[in-house]
Amino acid sequence: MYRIGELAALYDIKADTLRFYEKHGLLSPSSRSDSGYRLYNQDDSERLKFILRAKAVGFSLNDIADLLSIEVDKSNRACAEVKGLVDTKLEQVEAKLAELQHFATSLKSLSNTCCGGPDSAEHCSILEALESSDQHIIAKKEHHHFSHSGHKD
Amino acid sequence: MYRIGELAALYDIKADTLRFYEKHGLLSPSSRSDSGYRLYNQDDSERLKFILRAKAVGFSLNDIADLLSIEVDKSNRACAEVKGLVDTKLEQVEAKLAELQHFATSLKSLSNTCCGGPDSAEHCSILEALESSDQHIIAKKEHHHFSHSGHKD
DNA sequence: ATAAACCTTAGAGTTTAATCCAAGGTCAAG
DNA sequence: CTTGACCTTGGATTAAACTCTAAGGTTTAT
Ligand SMILES: [Zn+2]
Ligand SMILES: [Zn+2]
Ligand SMILES: [Zn+2]
Ligand SMILES: [Zn+2]
Repeated sequence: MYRIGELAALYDIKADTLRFYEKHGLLSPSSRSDSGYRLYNQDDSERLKFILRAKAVGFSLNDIADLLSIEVDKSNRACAEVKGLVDTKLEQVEAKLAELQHFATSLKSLSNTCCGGPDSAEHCSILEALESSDQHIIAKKEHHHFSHSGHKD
Repeated sequence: MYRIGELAALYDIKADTLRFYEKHGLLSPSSRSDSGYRLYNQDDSERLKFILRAKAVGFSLNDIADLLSIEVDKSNRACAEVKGLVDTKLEQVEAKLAELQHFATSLKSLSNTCCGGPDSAEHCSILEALESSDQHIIAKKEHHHFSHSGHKD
């Protein structure tokens, strides 16, 4: 049996987090002491491990609640359900990944065109790109510091 | 001069969003009508364009406030400041990207080992991986459905 | 003149995952 | 028996970027 602080220490999380998980239906201690302290047993600990692993692969706490509801009733649930959750999450992650990759590409191209010097930003290529009316702002890389690259002097 | 709904329509955003940007100091209409309606001029419109472009490359509204404060005082600000903001953001984006890539890899490997069939999840490889005590859960791909791949029947 | 569409405000709600706080009860050591 | 570490509760706060609501005033078209 672990008290809340002990279990938290075991997994390097805060006691608050455990109370939070409890409030959100992810993990309840299997018993309480006479004075009301939470007491977690080995099964609770395993369940926490499950939660933390699921978090580590990108599931939200809501997703994890779904996973746990299957986990505790495995024999009446199908592989398809589990795989569905994983695949849905994978799609979400890949969508976000695509967005961030686009950001990274744009930011790199913005960064590349700017001299980064200590002088006036009056004709900074980054600001120009953000101001400009045309659409190439992002994916296309212009120079500008090719034409004022000496403004450092 | 545009009223709030007109400007919003022009950029395919909600009037609410414009009020939100105003409340957060990003964009205020240059005037008001007699009856208190917001009136945006061409400069306001350009500033909004700037904001939306910055958003499109991954900047948060807070970042954008910083960018705008440089933009309006360009001649007294340095390229270095602008590039600094871009590079900082790029680092953040790349950190997030790495995390999501890790998620994607793990999710793919989980998905690959699971048959996704309609039968009992009692020995679903995904659940097993999340339960298991060993560390390979994520990056390494085990099979399990190789050994129970027939459970569909 | 009256309805529809649009505008005003302040403030609450959404999502995610905690983290922090205050006021108080409990437990082990000295 | 008192100190300090730990526990209890409910509720507030954080960050991000909106989105929505309520209760009411304005504009436009018929
Ligand atoms: Zn420069
Ligand atoms: Zn520059
Ligand atoms: Zn299966
Ligand atoms: Zn499976």
